[in-house]
Amino acid sequence: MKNDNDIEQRIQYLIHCLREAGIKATNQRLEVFRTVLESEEHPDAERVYQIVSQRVPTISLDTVYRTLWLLKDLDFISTIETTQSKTRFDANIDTHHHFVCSECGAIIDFYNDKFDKLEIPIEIEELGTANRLLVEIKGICNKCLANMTNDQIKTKKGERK
Amino acid sequence: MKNDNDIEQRIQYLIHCLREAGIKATNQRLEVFRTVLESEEHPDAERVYQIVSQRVPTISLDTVYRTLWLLKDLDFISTIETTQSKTRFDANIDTHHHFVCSECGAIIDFYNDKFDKLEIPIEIEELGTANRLLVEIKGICNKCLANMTNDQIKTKKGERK
DNA sequence: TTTGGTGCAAACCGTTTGCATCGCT
DNA sequence: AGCGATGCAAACGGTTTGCACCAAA
Repeated sequence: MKNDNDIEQRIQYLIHCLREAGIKATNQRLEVFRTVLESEEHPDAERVYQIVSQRVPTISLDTVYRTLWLLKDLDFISTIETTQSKTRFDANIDTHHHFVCSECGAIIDFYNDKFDKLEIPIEIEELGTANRLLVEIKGICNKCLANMTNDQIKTKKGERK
Repeated sequence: MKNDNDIEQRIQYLIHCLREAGIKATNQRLEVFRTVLESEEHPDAERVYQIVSQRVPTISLDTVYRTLWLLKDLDFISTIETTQSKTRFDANIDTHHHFVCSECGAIIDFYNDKFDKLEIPIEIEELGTANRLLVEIKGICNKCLANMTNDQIKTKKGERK
């Protein structure tokens, strides 16, 4: 779904936009962006930090945070709503939808043409300016279903903020 | 949209379910549930605490937390995905959809018959068991739009986790 | 009466911030 | 060379937990 050319191209575009905005295109920033681009999960800051550290061992967690928010402000990545305390980031710019596990909080992207064609109702204008629509399906993911049958008498306690 | 009978009825049902499960129906628990039921916003724990305190002045914030999670485990309320650090709670059991402000994180319920009729695609079975579908529209709410034009040269910085 | 629930205060964990140093441009 | 970016460590804010007391069943 993602190929290296796409990724290099988007990194080049980031460098271009940063320079244009008078923001320095440091190695840390580019590697943080690359990590989110390459990630198939929806990584939180800690996870991004773990991965980037392998390439840039001296990077600090707070630089990762600062960079992620910078990328978000520049609309290169977005944040995902979660039921957990950790903020999760996403560089998937294709139209997609979410399957959300109410047990473990996993968010799995899925694609669906019918949902892609849904239009934003006019009534929304009363609330604000809309720019994106996505369908969210809540349920329990396969992994959690497996755990629940294993545990049998399960003390139901989900992940919390 | 909500009337007092509905609320009393749901509280009675809670008492019934608690007793059945061998959990004590304490005043604190009932008042926390009443507060979420009566709330038109999607209150966070702190907000629930503020309101409940007026009726039960000795209640503590951690009891509010414990009760909210208990009610969630019993499926009397649900938690809402947010981009902010605070967990927000919801007792709205009607089928509804969300308008989410990407600036301030506000979540506004809206109703739409067409969206209500959307069906869960079969492909979802590969991911897990689905039980609810909702449409999420992302945009910028009127309040934030107003602020943005006021501030003019705005140092774009949203609410963060 | 008994056992689970509550309130308190301290711990926890994800995230942010102040400051001195470092390295793009 | 200059100034924004970084790394460190300490602060912060929402949430959780251990413990002794209290009250619903």
